Amino acid sequence: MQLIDEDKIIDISELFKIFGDSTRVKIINVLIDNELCVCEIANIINVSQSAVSHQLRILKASKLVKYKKNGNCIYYSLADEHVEKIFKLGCEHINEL
Amino acid sequence: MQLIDEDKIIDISELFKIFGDSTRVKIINVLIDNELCVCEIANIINVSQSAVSHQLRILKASKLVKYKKNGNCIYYSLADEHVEKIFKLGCEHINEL
DNA sequence: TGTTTATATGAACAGTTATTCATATAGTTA
DNA sequence: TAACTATATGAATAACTGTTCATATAAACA
Repeated sequence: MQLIDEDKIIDISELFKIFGDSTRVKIINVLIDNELCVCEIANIINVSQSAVSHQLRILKASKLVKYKKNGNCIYYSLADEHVEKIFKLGCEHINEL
Repeated sequence: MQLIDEDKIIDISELFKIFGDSTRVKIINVLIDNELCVCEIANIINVSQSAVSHQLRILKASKLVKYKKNGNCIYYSLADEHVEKIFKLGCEHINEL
């Protein structure tokens, strides 16, 4: 039996906790193949600017999104392919239920 | 932009929410390639029988584990390969950070 | 039948979390 | 400079979650 150590288990659960909120999953969904600013995200997923910003901070802190400034706006995108991969695996699981 | 509909987003986040607790992740971890009863799980991961039972109920309800009765004991195992796949993808992501 | 063992469960509590609202910051443009 | 726009953030609140403790259930067996 290959037991993963406590610290790593906690990291893993923290990672999935990030994916465990529908607002964050919506944000991740719209950022697949897209680079969008905060207010675009807020409009598309129909969530308040403040709520989106709060959630982006969490996504940023866990390095699931990256961002770049351009003039007045801050454009967010997914940090790497892993994020999309995890999202899609979740989709698959749901679709097979 | 391929927007997944609200209901599915909620299902996906609910799925990941299950993986977002360290006790449940520990349970999933020990059930990879193993079929164990409640008290074995509790002993191995060092969590109270009650806490394990409560979490198994949640895992059962979301069809991530299955179980079978044998005499006095109830043996739990992972419901399908998807569960292990999601767990392992989480591991990978963590290991690459 | 009475005792032991394995599991489940309800209530209570403490801790966490997501949203809203108000406001701050900072860049842009008139 | 003043006004506007985009974003961030702190406080407050309401809702949710996981554990513990006590107890229930039910099977096994002496």
